[in-house]
Amino acid sequence: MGKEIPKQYISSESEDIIYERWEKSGFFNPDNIISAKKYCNVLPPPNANGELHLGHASGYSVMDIFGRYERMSGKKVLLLPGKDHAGIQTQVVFEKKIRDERGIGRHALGRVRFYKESYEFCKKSSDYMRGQEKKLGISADWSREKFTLDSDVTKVALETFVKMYGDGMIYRGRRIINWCPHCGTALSDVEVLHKEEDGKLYYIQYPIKNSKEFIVVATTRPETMLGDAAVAVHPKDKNYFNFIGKTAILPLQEREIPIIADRRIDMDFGTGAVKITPAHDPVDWQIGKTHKLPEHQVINEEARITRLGGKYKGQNVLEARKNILEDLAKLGLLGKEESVKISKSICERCKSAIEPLISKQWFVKVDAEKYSLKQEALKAVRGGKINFYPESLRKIMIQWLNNLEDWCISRQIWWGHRLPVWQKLKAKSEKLKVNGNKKESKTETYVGLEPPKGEDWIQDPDTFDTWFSSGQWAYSTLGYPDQLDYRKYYPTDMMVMGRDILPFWASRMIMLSLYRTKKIPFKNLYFTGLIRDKDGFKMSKSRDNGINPLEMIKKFGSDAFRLSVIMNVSPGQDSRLYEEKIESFRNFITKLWNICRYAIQTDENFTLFEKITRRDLKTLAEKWIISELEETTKAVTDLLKKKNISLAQERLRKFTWDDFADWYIEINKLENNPKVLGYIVDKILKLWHPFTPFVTEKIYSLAKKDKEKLLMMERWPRSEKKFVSQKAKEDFADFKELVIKIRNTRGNYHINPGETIVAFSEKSGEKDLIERLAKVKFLAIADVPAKVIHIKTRKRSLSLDISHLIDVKKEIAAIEAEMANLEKLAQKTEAMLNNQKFISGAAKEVVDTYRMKLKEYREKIVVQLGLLKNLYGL
RNA sequence: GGGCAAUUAGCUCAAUUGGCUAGAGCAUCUCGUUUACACCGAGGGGGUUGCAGGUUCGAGUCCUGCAUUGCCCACCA
Repeated sequence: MGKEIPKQYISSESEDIIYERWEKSGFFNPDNIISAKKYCNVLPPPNANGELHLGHASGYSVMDIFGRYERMSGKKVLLLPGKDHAGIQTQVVFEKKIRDERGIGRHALGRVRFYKESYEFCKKSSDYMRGQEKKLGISADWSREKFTLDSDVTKVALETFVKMYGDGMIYRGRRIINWCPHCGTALSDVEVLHKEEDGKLYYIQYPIKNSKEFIVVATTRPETMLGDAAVAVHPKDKNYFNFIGKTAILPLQEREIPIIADRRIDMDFGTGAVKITPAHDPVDWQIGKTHKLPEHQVINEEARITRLGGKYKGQNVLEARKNILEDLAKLGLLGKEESVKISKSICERCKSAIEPLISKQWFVKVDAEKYSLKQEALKAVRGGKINFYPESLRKIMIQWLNNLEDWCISRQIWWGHRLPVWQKLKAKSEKLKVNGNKKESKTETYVGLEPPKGEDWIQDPDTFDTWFSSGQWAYSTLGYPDQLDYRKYYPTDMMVMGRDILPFWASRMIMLSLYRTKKIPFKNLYFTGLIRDKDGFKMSKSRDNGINPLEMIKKFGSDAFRLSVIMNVSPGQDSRLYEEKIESFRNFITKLWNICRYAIQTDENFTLFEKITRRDLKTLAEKWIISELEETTKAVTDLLKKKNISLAQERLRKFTWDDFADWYIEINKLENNPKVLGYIVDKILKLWHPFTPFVTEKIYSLAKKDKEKLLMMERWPRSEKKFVSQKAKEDFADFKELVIKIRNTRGNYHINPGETIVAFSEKSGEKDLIERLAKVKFLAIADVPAKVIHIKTRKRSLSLDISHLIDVKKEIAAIEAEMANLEKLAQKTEAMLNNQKFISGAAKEVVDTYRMKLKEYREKIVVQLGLLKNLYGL
């Protein structure tokens, strides 16, 4: 009996200690690994002041599995962690915090102070987040951790802007954008959510100039009519054919507006005539551009009516809507009201209604003359230089890139990278120089990393869209363009992200990386799906169905949790998670623990063996289990290379539990072979380590003589082909079949598993094993009673002395049923083999397996026939 | 409206890309506390792979149509 080891692995007592050992070893830092080969994965940065959620957890698990596998394969592995400043979200959160605690808004603090305090707030929260990330066991190099607002990361982002400006890819333009009146900033389309709501469609009559006729338009936002620039109809719409080219009088404003024809109008909606408000609707803006309509801004940044709105000035949009409807009714111009579903745009962060406004913003031209971000990215994605997991998402990205429009990158918030743009009014003398070009702007613009010299320069107050900087994350964190890390680790090998941010992030990284570094940023792009609850619902606060990863780790252990988010999960596919599932993986961890506990405790001198020789394999069981082990090693390695985590793990689990624990260990109790045991334990600990790092490291420390050695740094096992034996496999399968048949017979006759049956060996090796595994006792062949039941396989046979229990009819029926089944299979297979098309069409190996199969069916039929004869004799 | 994905045992999912009798876990039923493990072991039941066609020697896998569900994009005056 070896040393005492507890029956169960207590994860909570070990994990922190093990993590500390890993960190102290210094091997999370690739500088301490000597190798010519490298592997790099820049981790997507979570929000610095967020909580770790399941999305992070599943992504990190994937990244760490590959990272640990590559490290064990002998590469310098860099998993580079970071934190994101999360622009708008953090500003909203922090401003709420100071308002709650100090009763002041950000303006009271001032821009500089607000930025500084937000920074400190984020840094403090980062520590908390980092602690949570470590609980997952992620083997990242924390000494290299980056924050999106770090000076070096910032510098790269600003440089990109300056370079783009120089290349004519940046312009400042008046465009219609999504404006959040509450956050006070422009939002990109992806920051806007759409919500179905009940609304009203109002029919309003617009009088025609010099006529008694009206044209009736339908609108859900009557207040925008103050800014109407036209009424539009479809050119083919017969109802309005005569109206085109006429002039309507805009009610309330008494302004003359043209009636125009445009194909973008849907004849079947409302009246078929539409009021056009270029300043307050994206589609109207487009139509306005085509027809060169004026843009009357009647709603301001606070969602109130402007001076142009006349008597409604200062009212918010809802007040104005009410008053306008009343006034229209008084004039008799308001027609029917219709209830409709409208899709309302709301701010992703604060949920307030979005106002489409025309605003001066900075844009990136995605298809500029000098360099097309879009075309270059499309080339790279189509070209197959990036592996997609799953492959199907490549198409989606291509489609998204194709539809890409110019990218609004300015945000009117304080928390972020401020644009490196300064402006000042031109001096009079300079104005003269422009030779009367009236279009020339009155202001002078300077774009550069350092503030310009001279006076009166004012820096643009806007900050960058977060994606502009995080789109550069893959190289800005590595010290582009001249740092050692950049030269060594770029392009990176792997990028893992949630499928939901595929278009926004991955494509931006590809575009910006190609532009600046001329290289694709990563070779493999792996997507995780969404983790849902047991009933398939999204986890959300409002539904209160969320699972907190840290609670689960505390309860079931980090390893079990990790398995639960990656097992049976394919890339890009949603999966479901619930406690029972995590529990079942915890049970597996206990199993693994006890397998090793058995090995270590059985033998006082237990040692791990990295190598064995053929001479160490004496019995059939040993030859078989080692053969399986080597095949499993190869399969797991191949599957990991193909980035198929789920199948790799399934294969490993099958070997560990079904083959090793259920069969070999039971046999080992009779034929102990310390060398074989030590070899298998050594190998499975290594194979399991990327999947379940904590428990395997813990066991390794118990099993290994040299306590200082880390499993994390051991070499990934090779598959020893010379131990793979088809013969051992077949022979052991036959042995297993015999044991299972005896067990089945017991089951059929309700003989307790504990009760020993007397048996007589006819043709069978491994007698002692059969005695143990099937709970039988062999007696000398001379004592065979007249009535016995025979158990036969192709190679083995024996008889059981349970004739007093035998129900001959039942037994015959069972055997006849099996024979019929075998007969059916044999006929089917034979028919295939007689089919000339099959013989010539199918691969040779396939044909061979069917030939073997047929032979096997026939042999089995003979065996059953023998049994039948015996039964008739009873 | 356009696109994508999914539909396999009661539930959650596999099936190595068209080839061995479609497999696991959970749940369920029977039996059992054999000194690694009851967080366990042995055994059983449970499937017309959503529906209808097609291609093929062979289809869960490929094609067409339909149905249901989910996601993304666009539109919603």
